[in-house]
Amino acid sequence: MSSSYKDKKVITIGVVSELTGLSERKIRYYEERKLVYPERTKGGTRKYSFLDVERLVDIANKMEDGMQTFEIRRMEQKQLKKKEVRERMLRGQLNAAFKMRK
Amino acid sequence: MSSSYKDKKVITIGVVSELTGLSERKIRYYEERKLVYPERTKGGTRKYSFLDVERLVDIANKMEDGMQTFEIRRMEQKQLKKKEVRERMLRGQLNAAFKMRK
DNA sequence: CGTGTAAGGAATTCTGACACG
DNA sequence: CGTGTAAGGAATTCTGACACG
Repeated sequence: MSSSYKDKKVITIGVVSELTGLSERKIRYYEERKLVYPERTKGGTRKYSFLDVERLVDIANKMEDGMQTFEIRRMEQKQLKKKEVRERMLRGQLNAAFKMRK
Repeated sequence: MSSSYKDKKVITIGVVSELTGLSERKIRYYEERKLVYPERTKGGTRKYSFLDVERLVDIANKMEDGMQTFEIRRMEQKQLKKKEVRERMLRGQLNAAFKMRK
């Protein structure tokens, strides 16, 4: 569906650090806390996508607001759930409309 | 104008090699022949963009067709020139149309 | 000309741990 | 809990050169 360059995991942690302004320590820590999921090269080097970079910036903002990592994780899960519900409803309505037409 | 993730120089040569299937040797050589222009980290490590990756695949195809590096370079310059001419003409027409309206 | 390779060194990244708060 | 740092090692990248054709 939406797959694009934005989702390709190709950026090493050093560049991500530059792009986000976050220390490599923080970036690795947010992975430990299940907030980002980089891929790895055969050798074990982390690779991030631009989407990950965006997410990290977002995480950094929430951390600045005093939010804790587990809260951020929980919040994202909630939003994901909301999104799912919305999509399910939308699909339901579309189905209903489709039935009425035939 | 068009700036996007596609133009950001963030990919190291190892990943570019995987993405394109080209050896690192070839990728460095095409730079030597002025066909691609990666940026560098402070330390000197090359960084490529997705656009560079596309360009490299294109170069690889032309090499397979027996074209030489200098021919590829020349060809790209010609196409660039063509494009400039086209844009200049377009701008000229727009200008003319604009004048007529007032 | 285009590309592989071995060579030696430097830059980058990794993990686990200690520290502080 | 979140993050800095020194430590030792491994993976990645760099350059200049020789080789072959």
